[in-house]
Amino acid sequence: MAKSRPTITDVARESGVSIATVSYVLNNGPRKVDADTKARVKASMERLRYYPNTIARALTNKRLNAIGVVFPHPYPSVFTDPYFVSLMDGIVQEAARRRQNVMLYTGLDWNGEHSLPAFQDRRVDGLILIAMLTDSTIVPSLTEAGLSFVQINGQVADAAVSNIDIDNAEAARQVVAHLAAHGHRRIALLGGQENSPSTLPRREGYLRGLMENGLACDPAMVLDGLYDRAWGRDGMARLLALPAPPTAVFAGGDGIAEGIYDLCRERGIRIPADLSVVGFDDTPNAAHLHPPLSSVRQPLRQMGSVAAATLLDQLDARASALPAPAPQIVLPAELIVRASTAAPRECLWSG
Amino acid sequence: MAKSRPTITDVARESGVSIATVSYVLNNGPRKVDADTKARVKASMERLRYYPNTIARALTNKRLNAIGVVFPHPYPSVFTDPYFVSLMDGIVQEAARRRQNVMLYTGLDWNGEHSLPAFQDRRVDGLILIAMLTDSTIVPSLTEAGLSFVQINGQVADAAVSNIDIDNAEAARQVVAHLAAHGHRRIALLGGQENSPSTLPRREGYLRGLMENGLACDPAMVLDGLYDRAWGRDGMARLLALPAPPTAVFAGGDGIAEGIYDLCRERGIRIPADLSVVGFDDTPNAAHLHPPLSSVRQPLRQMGSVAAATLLDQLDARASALPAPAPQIVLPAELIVRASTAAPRECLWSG
DNA sequence: GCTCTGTATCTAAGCGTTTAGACAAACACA
DNA sequence: TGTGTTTGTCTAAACGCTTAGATACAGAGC
Repeated sequence: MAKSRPTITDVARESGVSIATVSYVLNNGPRKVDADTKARVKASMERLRYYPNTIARALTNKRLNAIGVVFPHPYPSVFTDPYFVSLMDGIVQEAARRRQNVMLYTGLDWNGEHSLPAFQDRRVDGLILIAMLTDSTIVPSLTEAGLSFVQINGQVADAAVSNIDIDNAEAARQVVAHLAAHGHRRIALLGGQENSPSTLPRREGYLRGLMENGLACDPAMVLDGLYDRAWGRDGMARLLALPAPPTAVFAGGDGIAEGIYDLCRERGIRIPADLSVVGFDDTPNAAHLHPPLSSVRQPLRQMGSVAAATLLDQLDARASALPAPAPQIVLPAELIVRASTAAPRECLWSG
Repeated sequence: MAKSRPTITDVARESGVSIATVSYVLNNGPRKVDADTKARVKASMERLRYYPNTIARALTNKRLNAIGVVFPHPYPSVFTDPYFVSLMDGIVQEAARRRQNVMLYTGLDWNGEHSLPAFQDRRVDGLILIAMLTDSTIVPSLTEAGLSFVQINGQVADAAVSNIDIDNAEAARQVVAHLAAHGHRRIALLGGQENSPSTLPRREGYLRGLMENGLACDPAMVLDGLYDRAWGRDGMARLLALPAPPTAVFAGGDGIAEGIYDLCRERGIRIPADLSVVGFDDTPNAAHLHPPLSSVRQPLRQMGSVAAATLLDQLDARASALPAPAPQIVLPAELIVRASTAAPRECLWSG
């Protein structure tokens, strides 16, 4: 049987000092330790291959140096969705830079829902909530439980809660403006889940864009589904079945846009000659589609790292009892215009 | 300031029993508690919104119910690579099923290398090592430190260490056999990093495949690079510059295959008419390429969940001092034939 | 009525740390 | 020489929980 790992007591015995002194060496304080003693203790630690037990430390410290990431509950394939994955990339990078560990809380939870107990376990110092669904009650629960957290792409229901996001509505408005500038007058919207926090603002921006460009909104051209490829395909089929199909489609996500591409290829519809398409997120694949997809670029990695930084700053502030600010951060999004948008055919005729 | 969370002592006071009794209620044992008392204690816990502190529990328990996942160090974008992400999916799913948390240890480590101390922190019960590079020294370090772990796609240097993998060599051999059966005689291999654990076996399988089909190996047709799209493009360009370019290319990863597609499109080379391409991994995008890519499917999610299950079984066995088996698990891979492979042009001429 | 057994509960030690308070030795100052 | 200060170290309590051993009490057997 593996003999158990050395503790601070072993180090103390080995170097002939008290455990307090070892602790001071370990933490570089709060008391000074004689240089000779310090060297001796460090040598003992080395010799015994001593590593402090984080868990025991945390018990008195109240700080674990770990943050948790919470994904929306029921959600298909959080991990294979570039949106989440890019955010994770940013979070993990910033966390590593600040020597914090990252723990995952997926929606796949134990009792079939986001169980608060799982977050109450005090295993992490704070949480990052990613795109919680609008019908989730997690935010008030966590607030009431006194847990520290920040949101990414959350509902800004509570001003005391930090949120990191882009201006979804404004980005959507720009997409419509871009298409309208090309002469499109029948612009459809294929959105994602209704309870996903970005769906509604994007639709609002879309409507504002239509209005600003003097275009009427045809309700049959505004469809909600899921943020995935299959819905893009199905939704597009529905749009094509319309008496007067759109000349341009704004997809609420790049996955949806890919589904649109799939159907167009099947039906022999040429992009952008017959149909203009704009996506949202600018996932890595967008530039590699044929034709390359115009898409709204969210600075996802940056959003992830900003979220982590904000949370950690808040934790630090809390520890030092400073008044913690809860910034609402809106990062700039940008419409990347590629080759999937052009003037509509009928516009060329009329021009 | 947020008043601190209730502890077991608060519950004990509230319900007029000792903390021991509360603990017995909490754990359903090891001692029996009177039904009435139990109800009273549970009511108190409810009323106070008491949740046990996992950290404090772990201090005596020696079990944290958390496992760590270690990614290869220096590695570009672990999170945007479908390979890792699919594995994670499986790991997280199995972990959630068994009520274990998952902690991430990325290569992005504090002192610029995989620092052993980070794993020594006793924050997790065991580790899953994913595709550690062949020149990594982490396995012996962890073994010496007495930490429990299993590998995915690892080097099988130590028979006492569990490893979950497919038979990379055999899969590669089948790819070559498939291409040879179509009549290809000049089959190139575009592999990934040399120090990635799957690169060498795949090359060996490729060579065996050539040999079994009576084909000579042209060293100029065997190139190593990175498992990414850019290398696929560059490597393909190198192959095309050869006096007698290949009629088929076996890409060591789907990302590489996508790069090959990119270059072929640029140069007007038709797949599969002018060039057959086979990938490896069968990432979600493979089926959506044009033409759909033939690729070796690894059961990645299954590999992830099997790895998690194996690790957790080992931890259980260790806890109960049973002799822990360290199985070497080889899961079946399968060549998914789609539309990117056909007979070579010259073969049609000769036929 | 007395001992014996079993059940429900309590007391207290321990898990590996941190840190406030006590203390001894060395030093500065009058 | 005695007093005050500084420096380095130690003792011991605390963090929130688990669990072995002690204890109190009820019912059973005689």
